[in-house]
Amino acid sequence: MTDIFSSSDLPPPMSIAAVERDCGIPKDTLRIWERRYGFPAPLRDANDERLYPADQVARLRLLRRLIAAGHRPGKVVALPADELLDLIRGLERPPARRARAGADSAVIPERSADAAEVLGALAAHDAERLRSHLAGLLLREGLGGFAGRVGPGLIHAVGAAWARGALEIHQEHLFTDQFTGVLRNAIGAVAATGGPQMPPRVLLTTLPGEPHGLGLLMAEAMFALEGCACVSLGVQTPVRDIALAARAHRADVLALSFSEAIGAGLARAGLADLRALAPADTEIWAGGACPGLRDQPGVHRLRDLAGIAGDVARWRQSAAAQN
Amino acid sequence: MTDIFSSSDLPPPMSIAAVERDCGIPKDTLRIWERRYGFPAPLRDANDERLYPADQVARLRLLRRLIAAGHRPGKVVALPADELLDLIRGLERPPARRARAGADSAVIPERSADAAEVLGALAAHDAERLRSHLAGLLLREGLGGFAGRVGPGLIHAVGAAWARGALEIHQEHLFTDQFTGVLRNAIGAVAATGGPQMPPRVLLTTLPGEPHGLGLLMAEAMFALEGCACVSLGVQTPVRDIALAARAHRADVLALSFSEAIGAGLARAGLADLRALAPADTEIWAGGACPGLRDQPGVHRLRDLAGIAGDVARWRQSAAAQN
DNA sequence: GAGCCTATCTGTCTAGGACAAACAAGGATC
DNA sequence: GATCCTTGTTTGTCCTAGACAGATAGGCTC
Repeated sequence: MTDIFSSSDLPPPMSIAAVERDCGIPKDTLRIWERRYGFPAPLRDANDERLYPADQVARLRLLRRLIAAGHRPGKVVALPADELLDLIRGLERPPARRARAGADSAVIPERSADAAEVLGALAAHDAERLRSHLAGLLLREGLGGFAGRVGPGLIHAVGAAWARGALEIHQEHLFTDQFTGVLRNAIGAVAATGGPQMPPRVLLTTLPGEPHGLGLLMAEAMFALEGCACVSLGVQTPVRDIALAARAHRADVLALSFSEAIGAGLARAGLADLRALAPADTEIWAGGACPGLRDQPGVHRLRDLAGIAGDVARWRQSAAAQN
Repeated sequence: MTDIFSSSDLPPPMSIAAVERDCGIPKDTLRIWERRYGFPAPLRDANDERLYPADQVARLRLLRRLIAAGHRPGKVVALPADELLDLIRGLERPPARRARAGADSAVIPERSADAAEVLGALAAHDAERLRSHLAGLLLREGLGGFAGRVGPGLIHAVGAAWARGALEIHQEHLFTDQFTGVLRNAIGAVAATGGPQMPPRVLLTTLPGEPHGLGLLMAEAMFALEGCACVSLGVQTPVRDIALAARAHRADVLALSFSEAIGAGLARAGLADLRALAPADTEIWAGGACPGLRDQPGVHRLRDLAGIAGDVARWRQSAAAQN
């Protein structure tokens, strides 16, 4: 790839705060990696502050993905970029945190024909083609199939393509926007034509630090299809406000979405806080690709989006049994 | 207000990371406030780590509001809670950052009947009522009137209500989600039924640090109504990627949205960087309520959303003149 | 008033040290 | 061979304290 910035010389180095935002690696961690492993090795500006060149930032993004997939920082942080790429390529569960919960192997076909078409539209920067393909998929699969099965696969494929450098960030943004548009339209249609709404009342949101809204939207679609009364607060609601909202809306279920982006520690801590603050009779359902999302007391782990229908049915049975 | 958390005995003290998440105040800032102003004054756990009692966290939330409204930290951080409440109550622009740019007083009727209905629905936590009112407004005003005039007024009214403590954050989130849903539906309808798309090709996004997407969506609606070919990348696209995307999509216009949330410095620096990286023949149009958004070389300042039609017409005239 | 200039304010960066929680590996037991 | 416990290592987050650049306020002059 020839550098399109050759005219304006080079992509500008980033400050430590910018890298934290961009890669999701805390400042403290960046500094301690530098001290312990010798990478990253940022330049310094006139005021002795770190300046991370673009290639090191790219390497950090690879690292984040590897570590999220189970590699240990000490083993991989100092590795050169090409070895990291090899590891990424081999990322169909090489170390993968010794199989923990038994059934973790939801088969996601990363390279289906649909994914190829999506990636092709992105490569061509063709928003219209992307949109119409997504809309077509929605029609072909139905909202349940689209949000429950195809969507997660596409998101995974796009994320993987980005991680191996096949997509730029702006292409991922374009995908996210088009996907959001298609899904929101469909959800709007379900809400407009839907029959009477039934319990459980579901409140959807993500914790602070989790900016990814697609999972939330797909979950909303699944709940809406089951006839649940859904209220979504969008992303990044403070824990205290989630608890307040749960009371205000008399929510039966609090549905939280966790992408790979959020730190495992943040997720656990936030869930624990939330469980303490939310009404005891409100169930907390947590789902998503976040690797650190293990069983937590008082929190129901959603296996995958397609399983939401079953979870709702189970809730209704148990609610009926209590009355 | 009786403490809604009284049932669970007492709210547990929070770690510094939890406070950062909850209040949005960085850890560094919390420590330096403590050092400089004597507040907050957290307890310490067995390991000498800070533990913030719930009342101090509540006070920090008040502080955040006051500072966002223009108060200076040094003046208010050390103030006792009741004085903070007095200040909050008096928050109909008391200090309010001395009026700056001359033509800043776009008359926004903050308390129209529509705003009152929206605030009422939010107070009742009635998502359905909110949604149907917004949808009704859309029908009554048309998409142009909704996105260009009514929407900004509603957003302003909701923001003001939050600033004076009349709304919780989760209520603002609910508004944002419903508003987004209604608007996206309408944009989808325009795109589906719209005639042939004409220049300019418009690429919409926000800079990193600007998480607010409503302005972007309203702008997209206005451009779509003018028949422009729109591509939205959503929020927080890195500057370098905006420039890449501008080339990839052969954009004629780069439309950036700035809410009050983003720092004036960030906005200026980002715009300058972007102007340097983007193709010279791509115009940059910047709009929004950000106070620091002054005239900048090579950047066209959008006065308001309703004026976008005129801006597009002007662009087309000038483009036609060149051919 | 409008513009400029200086002093204060304020957030973010720097450094290295410490430690608890998470983890891997080895050893003992069933 | 599988499960459990113990030990040693890894790793992220918190700590202190100092420095400084950019923004703001207040006084000055025009």
